[in-house]
Amino acid sequence: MTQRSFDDIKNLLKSAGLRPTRQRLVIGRILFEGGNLHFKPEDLHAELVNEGFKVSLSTVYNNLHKFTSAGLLREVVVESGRTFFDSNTTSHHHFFEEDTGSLYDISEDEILIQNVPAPPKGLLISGVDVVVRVVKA
Amino acid sequence: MTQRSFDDIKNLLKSAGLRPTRQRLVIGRILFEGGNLHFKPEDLHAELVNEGFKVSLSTVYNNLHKFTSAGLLREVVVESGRTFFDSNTTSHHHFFEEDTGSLYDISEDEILIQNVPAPPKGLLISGVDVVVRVVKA
DNA sequence: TTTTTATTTTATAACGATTCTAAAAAAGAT
DNA sequence: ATCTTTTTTAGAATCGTTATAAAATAAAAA
Repeated sequence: MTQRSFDDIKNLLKSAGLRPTRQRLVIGRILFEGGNLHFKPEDLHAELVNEGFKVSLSTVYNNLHKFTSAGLLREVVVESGRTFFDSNTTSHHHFFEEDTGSLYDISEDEILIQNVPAPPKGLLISGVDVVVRVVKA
Repeated sequence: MTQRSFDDIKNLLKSAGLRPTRQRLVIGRILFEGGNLHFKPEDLHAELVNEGFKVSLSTVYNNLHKFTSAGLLREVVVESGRTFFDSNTTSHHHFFEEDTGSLYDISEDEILIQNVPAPPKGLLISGVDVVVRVVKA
Protein backbone atom coordinates (compact mmCIF):
# COMPACT_ATOMS: atom_id res chain seq x y z
CA MET A 1 0.00 0.00 0.00
CA THR A 2 1.85 3.06 -1.24
CA GLN A 3 1.14 6.77 -1.18
CA ARG A 4 -2.34 7.56 -2.35
CA SER A 5 -3.46 10.50 -4.38
CA PHE A 6 -6.40 12.67 -3.56
CA ASP A 7 -8.33 10.98 -6.35
CA ASP A 8 -7.66 7.55 -4.90
CA ILE A 9 -9.16 8.66 -1.63
CA LYS A 10 -12.08 10.12 -3.48
CA ASN A 11 -12.73 6.79 -5.14
CA LEU A 12 -12.22 4.92 -1.92
CA LEU A 13 -14.87 7.04 -0.27
CA LYS A 14 -17.25 6.82 -3.19
CA SER A 15 -17.04 3.08 -3.46
CA ALA A 16 -17.70 2.89 0.26
CA GLY A 17 -20.87 4.86 -0.31
CA LEU A 18 -19.56 8.01 1.36
CA ARG A 19 -19.70 11.45 -0.20
CA PRO A 20 -16.20 12.76 -0.68
CA THR A 21 -16.55 15.94 1.30
CA ARG A 22 -13.61 18.20 1.95
CA GLN A 23 -13.38 16.93 5.53
CA ARG A 24 -13.52 13.28 4.58
CA LEU A 25 -10.87 13.72 1.93
CA VAL A 26 -8.53 15.32 4.39
CA ILE A 27 -9.21 12.71 7.05
CA GLY A 28 -8.93 9.94 4.49
CA ARG A 29 -5.62 11.18 3.25
CA ILE A 30 -4.16 11.02 6.70
CA LEU A 31 -5.63 7.63 7.52
CA PHE A 32 -5.20 5.79 4.24
CA GLU A 33 -2.01 7.15 2.79
CA GLY A 34 -0.29 3.88 3.68
CA GLY A 35 0.90 2.25 6.84
CA ASN A 36 -1.28 1.08 9.67
CA LEU A 37 -2.33 3.68 12.15
CA HIS A 38 -3.69 3.34 15.65
CA PHE A 39 -5.18 6.49 17.03
CA LYS A 40 -7.76 8.12 19.26
CA PRO A 41 -10.31 10.57 17.86
CA GLU A 42 -8.68 13.41 19.77
CA ASP A 43 -5.30 12.57 18.26
CA LEU A 44 -6.63 12.73 14.75
CA HIS A 45 -8.46 15.96 15.42
CA ALA A 46 -5.33 17.50 16.91
CA GLU A 47 -3.33 16.47 13.88
CA LEU A 48 -5.88 17.95 11.50
CA VAL A 49 -5.96 21.23 13.37
CA ASN A 50 -2.20 21.14 13.53
CA GLU A 51 -1.97 20.78 9.77
CA GLY A 52 -4.20 23.78 9.40
CA PHE A 53 -7.49 22.12 8.50
CA LYS A 54 -10.59 23.41 10.19
CA VAL A 55 -12.60 20.33 11.09
CA SER A 56 -14.75 20.07 14.16
CA LEU A 57 -14.34 17.32 16.69
CA SER A 58 -17.92 16.25 16.08
CA THR A 59 -17.14 15.73 12.44
CA VAL A 60 -14.14 13.65 13.32
CA TYR A 61 -16.21 11.40 15.58
CA ASN A 62 -18.97 11.27 13.06
CA ASN A 63 -16.75 10.21 10.24
CA LEU A 64 -14.71 7.76 12.22
CA HIS A 65 -17.93 5.94 12.89
CA LYS A 66 -19.08 6.21 9.29
CA PHE A 67 -15.72 4.95 8.08
CA THR A 68 -15.97 2.11 10.52
CA SER A 69 -19.41 0.97 9.45
CA ALA A 70 -18.29 1.29 5.85
CA GLY A 71 -15.44 -1.10 6.61
CA LEU A 72 -12.63 1.41 6.13
CA LEU A 73 -11.65 1.43 9.79
CA ARG A 74 -11.76 -0.87 12.79
CA GLU A 75 -12.36 -0.07 16.40
CA VAL A 76 -9.97 -1.57 18.95
CA VAL A 77 -11.05 -2.03 22.56
CA VAL A 78 -8.12 -2.11 24.94
CA GLU A 79 -9.04 0.35 27.65
CA SER A 80 -12.33 1.44 29.07
CA GLY A 81 -12.80 5.15 28.75
CA ARG A 82 -11.20 5.74 25.41
CA THR A 83 -11.70 4.45 21.92
CA PHE A 84 -8.91 3.52 19.57
CA PHE A 85 -9.28 3.16 15.84
CA ASP A 86 -7.10 1.12 13.54
CA SER A 87 -6.63 1.78 9.85
CA ASN A 88 -5.83 -1.89 9.40
CA THR A 89 -9.20 -3.55 8.90
CA THR A 90 -7.92 -7.05 8.36
CA SER A 91 -8.33 -9.54 11.16
CA HIS A 92 -5.38 -9.21 13.51
CA HIS A 93 -4.39 -8.71 17.14
CA HIS A 94 -2.50 -6.24 19.31
CA PHE A 95 0.16 -5.56 21.84
CA PHE A 96 -1.02 -2.79 24.13
CA GLU A 97 1.20 -0.72 26.37
CA GLU A 98 -0.97 0.82 29.04
CA ASP A 99 1.53 3.45 30.20
CA THR A 100 1.75 5.14 26.86
CA GLY A 101 -1.44 3.99 25.17
CA SER A 102 0.64 2.54 22.33
CA LEU A 103 -0.69 -0.24 20.14
CA TYR A 104 1.33 -2.59 17.96
CA ASP A 105 -0.11 -5.04 15.47
CA ILE A 106 0.21 -8.79 15.71
CA SER A 107 -0.68 -10.38 12.41
CA GLU A 108 -3.38 -13.02 12.58
CA ASP A 109 -1.21 -15.87 11.35
CA GLU A 110 1.56 -15.07 13.79
CA ILE A 111 -0.54 -16.03 16.78
CA LEU A 112 -2.41 -19.30 17.12
CA ILE A 113 -5.69 -19.61 18.97
CA GLN A 114 -7.17 -23.06 19.31
CA ASN A 115 -9.95 -24.83 21.11
CA VAL A 116 -12.19 -21.82 21.47
CA PRO A 117 -15.14 -23.49 23.18
CA ALA A 118 -18.63 -23.39 21.76
CA PRO A 119 -20.45 -20.26 22.87
CA PRO A 120 -23.43 -20.46 25.21
CA LYS A 121 -26.66 -21.74 23.65
CA GLY A 122 -28.23 -19.39 21.16
CA LEU A 123 -25.06 -17.42 20.51
CA LEU A 124 -22.66 -17.30 17.59
CA ILE A 125 -19.05 -16.18 17.55
CA SER A 126 -18.66 -12.91 15.67
CA GLY A 127 -14.99 -12.30 16.36
CA VAL A 128 -12.03 -13.10 18.54
CA ASP A 129 -9.86 -10.31 19.93
CA VAL A 130 -6.52 -10.92 21.53
CA VAL A 131 -4.83 -8.15 23.48
CA VAL A 132 -1.36 -8.84 24.75
CA ARG A 133 -0.70 -6.34 27.51
CA VAL A 134 2.88 -5.19 27.82
CA VAL A 135 4.87 -3.06 30.23
CA LYS A 136 8.30 -1.46 30.14
CA ALA A 137 10.94 -4.05 30.90
CA MET B 1 -15.78 -21.80 47.06
CA THR B 2 -18.85 -22.06 49.21
CA GLN B 3 -20.94 -19.58 51.17
CA ARG B 4 -18.78 -17.27 53.21
CA SER B 5 -19.51 -15.87 56.59
CA PHE B 6 -19.14 -12.26 57.57
CA ASP B 7 -15.99 -13.18 59.48
CA ASP B 8 -14.46 -14.80 56.42
CA ILE B 9 -14.96 -11.59 54.49
CA LYS B 10 -13.49 -9.65 57.37
CA ASN B 11 -10.37 -11.79 57.26
CA LEU B 12 -10.20 -11.60 53.51
CA LEU B 13 -10.21 -7.83 53.68
CA LYS B 14 -7.74 -7.69 56.54
CA SER B 15 -5.25 -9.96 54.86
CA ALA B 16 -5.55 -7.84 51.75
CA GLY B 17 -4.58 -4.84 53.85
CA LEU B 18 -8.03 -3.26 53.73
CA ARG B 19 -9.91 -2.07 56.77
CA PRO B 20 -13.10 -4.02 57.15
CA THR B 21 -15.50 -1.12 57.10
CA ARG B 22 -19.24 -1.63 57.09
CA GLN B 23 -19.36 -0.75 53.39
CA ARG B 24 -16.55 -3.09 52.42
CA LEU B 25 -18.06 -5.95 54.35
CA VAL B 26 -21.35 -5.54 52.59
CA ILE B 27 -19.74 -5.20 49.19
CA GLY B 28 -17.45 -8.11 49.91
CA ARG B 29 -20.29 -10.33 50.94
CA ILE B 30 -22.00 -9.79 47.64
CA LEU B 31 -18.88 -10.21 45.57
CA PHE B 32 -17.15 -13.05 47.34
CA GLU B 33 -19.95 -15.20 48.60
CA GLY B 34 -19.11 -17.75 45.92
CA GLY B 35 -19.59 -17.98 42.20
CA ASN B 36 -17.98 -15.73 39.65
CA LEU B 37 -19.60 -12.42 39.08
CA HIS B 38 -19.27 -10.00 36.21
CA PHE B 39 -20.69 -6.60 36.91
CA LYS B 40 -20.53 -2.88 36.34
CA PRO B 41 -20.10 -0.44 39.24
CA GLU B 42 -23.62 0.87 38.71
CA ASP B 43 -25.02 -2.65 38.90
CA LEU B 44 -23.38 -3.32 42.21
CA HIS B 45 -24.47 0.01 43.61
CA ALA B 46 -28.04 -0.62 42.52
CA GLU B 47 -27.99 -4.01 44.16
CA LEU B 48 -26.66 -2.58 47.40
CA VAL B 49 -29.30 0.12 47.47
CA ASN B 50 -31.89 -2.45 46.56
CA GLU B 51 -30.90 -4.61 49.50
CA GLY B 52 -31.33 -1.61 51.74
CA PHE B 53 -27.69 -0.65 52.30
CA LYS B 54 -26.83 3.02 52.14
CA VAL B 55 -23.56 3.18 50.24
CA SER B 56 -22.63 5.99 47.95
CA LEU B 57 -21.64 5.43 44.35
CA SER B 58 -18.28 7.07 45.04
CA THR B 59 -17.60 4.50 47.72
CA VAL B 60 -18.45 1.71 45.34
CA TYR B 61 -16.05 3.02 42.72
CA ASN B 62 -13.44 3.66 45.34
CA ASN B 63 -13.56 0.21 46.76
CA LEU B 64 -13.79 -1.60 43.46
CA HIS B 65 -10.47 -0.02 42.63
CA LYS B 66 -9.01 -0.80 46.02
CA PHE B 67 -10.20 -4.39 45.77
CA THR B 68 -8.67 -4.58 42.33
CA SER B 69 -5.26 -3.33 43.35
CA ALA B 70 -5.39 -5.63 46.35
CA GLY B 71 -5.93 -8.55 43.95
CA LEU B 72 -9.45 -9.37 45.07
CA LEU B 73 -11.02 -8.31 41.78
CA ARG B 74 -10.11 -8.06 38.14
CA GLU B 75 -11.11 -5.50 35.59
CA VAL B 76 -12.32 -6.77 32.23
CA VAL B 77 -12.07 -4.55 29.19
CA VAL B 78 -14.58 -5.48 26.54
CA GLU B 79 -16.19 -2.19 25.63
CA SER B 80 -14.99 1.34 25.69
CA GLY B 81 -17.29 3.48 27.76
CA ARG B 82 -17.97 1.10 30.59
CA THR B 83 -15.94 -0.88 33.02
CA PHE B 84 -16.68 -4.44 34.00
CA PHE B 85 -15.30 -6.14 37.06
CA ASP B 86 -14.88 -9.84 37.56
CA SER B 87 -14.79 -11.57 40.92
CA ASN B 88 -12.74 -14.34 39.35
CA THR B 89 -9.15 -13.14 39.60
CA THR B 90 -7.55 -16.21 38.12
CA SER B 91 -6.24 -15.98 34.59
CA HIS B 92 -9.07 -16.73 32.18
CA HIS B 93 -10.91 -15.39 29.17
CA HIS B 94 -14.41 -14.29 28.15
CA PHE B 95 -17.29 -14.54 25.79
CA PHE B 96 -18.86 -11.12 25.46
CA GLU B 97 -22.33 -10.45 24.11
CA GLU B 98 -22.46 -6.83 23.03
CA ASP B 99 -26.27 -6.59 22.81
CA THR B 100 -26.83 -7.41 26.43
CA GLY B 101 -23.45 -6.66 27.97
CA SER B 102 -23.26 -10.24 29.24
CA LEU B 103 -19.94 -11.87 30.01
CA TYR B 104 -19.26 -15.59 30.29
CA ASP B 105 -16.03 -17.13 31.49
CA ILE B 106 -13.77 -19.29 29.40
CA SER B 107 -11.31 -21.11 31.60
CA GLU B 108 -7.68 -20.64 30.73
CA ASP B 109 -6.99 -24.27 29.92
CA GLU B 110 -10.00 -24.55 27.68
CA ILE B 111 -8.55 -22.20 25.11
CA LEU B 112 -5.07 -22.54 23.61
CA ILE B 113 -2.98 -19.57 22.61
CA GLN B 114 0.33 -20.28 20.97
CA ASN B 115 3.10 -18.44 19.18
CA VAL B 116 2.52 -15.11 20.83
CA PRO B 117 5.36 -13.16 19.22
CA ALA B 118 8.01 -11.42 21.24
CA PRO B 119 6.90 -7.93 22.24
CA PRO B 120 8.61 -4.85 20.82
CA LYS B 121 12.07 -4.11 22.24
CA GLY B 122 12.08 -2.98 25.83
CA LEU B 123 8.65 -4.40 26.63
CA LEU B 124 7.53 -7.40 28.63
CA ILE B 125 4.25 -9.28 28.41
CA SER B 126 2.14 -8.67 31.49
CA GLY B 127 -0.98 -10.50 30.40
CA VAL B 128 -2.95 -11.92 27.51
CA ASP B 129 -6.64 -11.19 27.22
CA VAL B 130 -8.91 -13.03 24.83
CA VAL B 131 -12.40 -11.72 24.18
CA VAL B 132 -14.65 -13.88 22.04
CA ARG B 133 -17.42 -11.64 20.80
CA VAL B 134 -20.75 -13.33 20.34
CA VAL B 135 -24.13 -12.36 18.91
CA LYS B 136 -27.59 -13.89 19.06
CA ALA B 137 -27.80 -16.75 16.58
C1' DT C 1 -26.61 26.67 -14.93
C1' DT C 2 -30.26 27.30 -11.53
C1' DT C 3 -33.27 25.03 -8.49
C1' DT C 4 -34.40 21.47 -5.50
C1' DT C 5 -33.51 17.88 -2.29
C1' DA C 6 -30.62 15.23 0.63
C1' DT C 7 -26.59 14.96 3.25
C1' DT C 8 -23.03 16.89 6.01
C1' DT C 9 -20.84 20.05 9.02
C1' DT C 10 -20.70 22.82 12.89
C1' DA C 11 -21.04 25.04 17.49
C1' DT C 12 -22.97 24.15 21.38
C1' DA C 13 -25.57 21.71 24.70
C1' DA C 14 -26.26 17.42 26.85
C1' DC C 15 -24.89 13.07 28.40
C1' DG C 16 -23.13 8.98 31.07
C1' DA C 17 -19.42 7.19 33.42
C1' DT C 18 -15.96 8.26 36.42
C1' DT C 19 -12.96 11.03 39.46
C1' DC C 20 -12.18 14.84 42.57
C1' DT C 21 -13.06 17.66 46.69
C1' DA C 22 -13.13 18.77 51.25
C1' DA C 23 -15.85 18.10 55.23
C1' DA C 24 -18.02 14.60 58.39
C1' DA C 25 -17.79 9.94 60.14
C1' DA C 26 -15.65 5.76 61.52
C1' DA C 27 -11.69 2.75 62.59
C1' DG C 28 -7.55 1.74 64.95
C1' DA C 29 -3.88 3.06 68.04
C1' DT C 30 -2.43 5.21 72.42
C1' DA D 1 -11.54 8.32 76.14
C1' DT D 2 -8.52 10.76 73.06
C1' DC D 3 -5.90 11.21 69.14
C1' DT D 4 -4.56 10.08 64.45
C1' DT D 5 -5.42 8.08 60.22
C1' DT D 6 -8.40 6.28 56.97
C1' DT D 7 -12.78 6.11 54.89
C1' DT D 8 -17.15 7.75 53.44
C1' DT D 9 -20.04 11.02 51.53
C1' DA D 10 -22.62 14.54 48.73
C1' DG D 11 -21.88 17.16 45.37
C1' DA D 12 -19.13 19.43 41.90
C1' DA D 13 -16.04 18.69 38.22
C1' DT D 14 -14.11 16.29 34.40
C1' DC D 15 -13.59 13.28 30.48
C1' DG D 16 -14.86 11.29 26.32
C1' DT D 17 -18.59 11.02 23.52
C1' DT D 18 -23.24 11.78 21.41
C1' DA D 19 -27.31 14.69 20.34
C1' DT D 20 -29.37 18.99 18.43
C1' DA D 21 -30.80 21.96 15.13
C1' DA D 22 -29.34 25.55 12.11
C1' DA D 23 -26.10 26.76 8.26
C1' DA D 24 -23.31 24.91 4.55
C1' DT D 25 -22.35 21.81 0.95
C1' DA D 26 -23.03 18.11 -2.36
C1' DA D 27 -25.69 15.71 -5.70
C1' DA D 28 -29.68 15.34 -8.63
C1' DA D 29 -33.20 17.36 -11.40
C1' DA D 30 -34.86 20.74 -14.27
